[in-house]
Amino acid sequence: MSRDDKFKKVISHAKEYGFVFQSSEIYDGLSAVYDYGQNGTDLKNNIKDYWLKSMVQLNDNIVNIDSAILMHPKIWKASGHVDAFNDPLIDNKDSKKRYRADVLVEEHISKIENKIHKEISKAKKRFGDGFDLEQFSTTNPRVLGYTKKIKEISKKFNEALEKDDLKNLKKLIEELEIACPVSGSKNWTDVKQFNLMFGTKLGASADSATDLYLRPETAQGIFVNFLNVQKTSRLKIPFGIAQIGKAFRNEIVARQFIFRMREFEQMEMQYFIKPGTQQKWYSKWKENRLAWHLSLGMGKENYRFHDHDKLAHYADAACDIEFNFPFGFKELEGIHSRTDFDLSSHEKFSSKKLKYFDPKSNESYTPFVLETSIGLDRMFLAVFSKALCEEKLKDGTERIVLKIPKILAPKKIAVLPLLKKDSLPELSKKIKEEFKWEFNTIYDEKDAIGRRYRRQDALGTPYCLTVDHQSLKDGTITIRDRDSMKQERMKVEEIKLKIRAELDIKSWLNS
RNA sequence: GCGGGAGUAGCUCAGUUGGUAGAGCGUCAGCCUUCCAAGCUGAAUGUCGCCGGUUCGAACCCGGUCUCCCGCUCCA
Repeated sequence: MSRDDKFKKVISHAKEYGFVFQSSEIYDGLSAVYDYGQNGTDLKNNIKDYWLKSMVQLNDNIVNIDSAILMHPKIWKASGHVDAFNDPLIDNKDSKKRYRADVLVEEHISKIENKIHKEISKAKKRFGDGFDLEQFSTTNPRVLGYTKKIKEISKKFNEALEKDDLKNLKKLIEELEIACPVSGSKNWTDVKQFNLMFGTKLGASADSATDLYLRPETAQGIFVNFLNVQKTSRLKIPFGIAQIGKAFRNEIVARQFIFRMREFEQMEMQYFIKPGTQQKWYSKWKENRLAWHLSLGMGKENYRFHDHDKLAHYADAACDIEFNFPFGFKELEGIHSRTDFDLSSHEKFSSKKLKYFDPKSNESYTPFVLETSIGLDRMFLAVFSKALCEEKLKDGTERIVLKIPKILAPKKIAVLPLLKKDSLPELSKKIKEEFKWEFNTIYDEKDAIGRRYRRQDALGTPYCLTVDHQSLKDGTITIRDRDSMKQERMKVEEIKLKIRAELDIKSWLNS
């Protein structure tokens, strides 16, 4: 099966079995927004739960918070998002390539700077030891010309940027006769501003309303609450604050099903550490996070690290855990050493002290931060796409089965009467009642037993409990394993113990 | 945003040179069945993605638009 086919099957299976629907479908849908259906929601919640337990419940020094999506607009100034998330873009009409308009101008300027450097190095060779850089730069006519030009360009450029004057930015590109590196053409579209943050308004009155953004990441909700949590929890460094929540990005191109959505959910943990120890914790969390993924048993070969060469404005080290999605290896989780960038910046913008007093060394400092950030929707897609299998059975028939890690399966147990008569349904329902308190259990009596097994396979239900005539006599029922299709006859109590053991989170996380 | 492909029942698709929609699977109600889909009977479900144009007449031709997939681009 080709990659495309596989991915298409993943998408249609997700819809057909109530995992993921396109948002607002009856109104033609909303681009890159999706809803989770009855089974998808269960799976997603189980992923959250697995993450929360391992991250928060099992760590004495990590707590969980839930900060608001709406936050003070200054936060996004401080975090750098207002600047970094606003890109003026321009398209070349001939090559159809898109560029950042500001980068085109900056590159043009640096070309001129290179010319100056060439002049200088030529002169150095010529004059040898007697070369005076200051004198040369202030007297050489060619260098003076270049310097003047740069000044002129920079002035216009900065003016345009400050005023968000996109027309003048385009005019500048035309004046400088900047050509597309690919086509060599100077046939440009207008410059368009792309703001990757969703705007909204606070306040009901249109004139007095304040402009806000829907958060583009959940991390800032943790940073601005850093001291609140630290003081009320009495946690000492190192400690972590975790959070699961929605974030919003107005992506220019959002595609690949739920891989890149405009509204998405993150599972983040910010670990506050002593400055200078970031390298140690960076390695430690890389290892921890990979181990968490591997514990689900989806194949070591499907994960790899990807170290970032270009670092974001806030990071001094960063890598991704990439997963082998149907469309190739792509980022699943990011591990970033964020330094003290965020806390320092918030300290500056808010004029509030965000320092930690370390009783051990008797000093105050701004902690460094180590971040682990996983896209919940991507994790969902990873689990779901890897689980979807088409098996050829010995008798030549095909079986479609979702081999979801059992601990994440949306429904755990299906109780099925072999026949819809002879009081088998009654006993089955009784057994279902018994299991439903502990496990997500469903009951199904419609159609032949084989078809019901296949139905549960397609949902990823790990256990089918079948009640037959012998059950009436001795109280035993059969348990069918989703992956092996093997059946075993046991007493209800034995089955309960077996399932409990197989879904025991301790053994999963320690595997 | 640009280029390519696609959109007909829940799913997979058919629909002849334009004459107001079909199949299989699934779903539902029964029947029959002692363990791995496709036994029998019956039923429901579509403004053929949406809007407009051409035409006596459009699922089909034309234009626009929305959505999805692929490539490019972007991704703090």
